[in-house]
Amino acid sequence: MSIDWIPQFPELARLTPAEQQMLAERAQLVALPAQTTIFAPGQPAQSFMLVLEGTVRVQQVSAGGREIVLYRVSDGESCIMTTACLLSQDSYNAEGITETPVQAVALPRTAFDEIMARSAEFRRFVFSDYANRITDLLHVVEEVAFERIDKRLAQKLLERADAEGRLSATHQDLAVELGTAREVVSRHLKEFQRRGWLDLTRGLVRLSDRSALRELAALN
Amino acid sequence: MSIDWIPQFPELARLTPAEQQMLAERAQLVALPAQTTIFAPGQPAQSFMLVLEGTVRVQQVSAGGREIVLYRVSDGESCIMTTACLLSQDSYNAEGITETPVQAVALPRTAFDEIMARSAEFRRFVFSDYANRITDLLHVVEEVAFERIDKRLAQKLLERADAEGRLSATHQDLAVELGTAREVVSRHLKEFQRRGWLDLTRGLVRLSDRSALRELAALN
DNA sequence: GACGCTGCGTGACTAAATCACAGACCTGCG
DNA sequence: CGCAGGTCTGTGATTTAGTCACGCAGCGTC
Repeated sequence: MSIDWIPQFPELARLTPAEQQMLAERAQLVALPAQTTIFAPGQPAQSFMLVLEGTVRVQQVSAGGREIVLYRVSDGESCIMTTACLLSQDSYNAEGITETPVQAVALPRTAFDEIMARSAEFRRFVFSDYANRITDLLHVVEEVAFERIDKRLAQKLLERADAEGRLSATHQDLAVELGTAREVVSRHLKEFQRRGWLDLTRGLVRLSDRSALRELAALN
Repeated sequence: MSIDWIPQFPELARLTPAEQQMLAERAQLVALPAQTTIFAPGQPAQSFMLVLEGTVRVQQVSAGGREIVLYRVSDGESCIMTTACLLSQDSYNAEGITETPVQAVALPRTAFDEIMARSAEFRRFVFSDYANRITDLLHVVEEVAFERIDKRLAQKLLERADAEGRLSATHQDLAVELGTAREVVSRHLKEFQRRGWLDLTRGLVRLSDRSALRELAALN
């Protein structure tokens, strides 16, 4: 009954047939609707998750109610944050939310331990995922600590716009992406519009001069 | 000839005698002077490092030359950043510098792989270290993105002062701790001094009212 | 004591965050 | 339809942070 999801992960396709079979047997297929909280402070998940389809947004919430997006997990990636949650001494305050309907496989802790023991290839897979997440976090630190927000906003707009240059997001949504305040985003967007770089309507941004944005995004 | 360092790591003391022996045989003892760069962008380290004594400061450098301290690795901890470096797709820009003379053991990649395969206990050790580093990074993101710098400065002063409330660091050093500019630190320190919370001399801060600082540090 | 290096002080300015609103748009409902 | 109550956006005023451009002070060396 279970679909053959292993080929979606090139690293896992290199496992021995026996190891692949073991994974296939022990993993549980799960389907989650959009806007589901997968993990949150105080609500630990007990299994190792691999995303087959859809994206999960991982963000942090501050005491003062402000938020910042840390990274996204999408097709073919694993979400090590859930497993890391369990092991950390100090508690933490990141949460994972599905942005789209998500198809994933959950590997129970025991099966995870077993395959980690058996397969060097699987260990490489897990470690490289940790490494990538750490890189993502370093990137966030760098952006937040050192970069101007007009530049960061331009980058985000380019990154998240679809092929037609359209992006449906409120100013508040964009503020969360950057970890800043809504008013700040509003003012910069308005300035971009004044320069003829984009058009604004309630909940929607239409980029009209991508190259100008690219120039700003690449500045410094 | 090699000293028996394993007992310094409670998690490793729980390994089987055979595993401990294997670790003891394969690990290389290394002594590093203070202010040595252990890893840096473009200069990857090939082994897994365990710190026996001393501290390593891990910081990030921006394109614009500004810096921020991410976390410190001290006695009994491992420095997974070095191993993570190798595995990450995108390059990164963190560097590790010894703050004091450091005694460490380096476990070559092959030995690391081997013990990871053999010991569930060792895997727990490594993973919990990853988890703690991720927590550290999340903490940095939270601080930088959401907290006022007077508050953060007060925290840092309390955290890094010795028992007598003395702290030898230049304003620039403190600015790097917080990822901000030197002038900002200077002005806040001066204000703290005006309030009678501390005394300033070239390269040295003497806290005189720790409880006032604690109050500010705990605010909000 | 002169020189030079590093650390610190400061004013002027720009950028960002916060606060406090007002108005605009949108949906549902009497 | 009209209007009530959301959500989303615009804006001014103020505070806080970061940048730029200096000058000067402390300290070691010759």
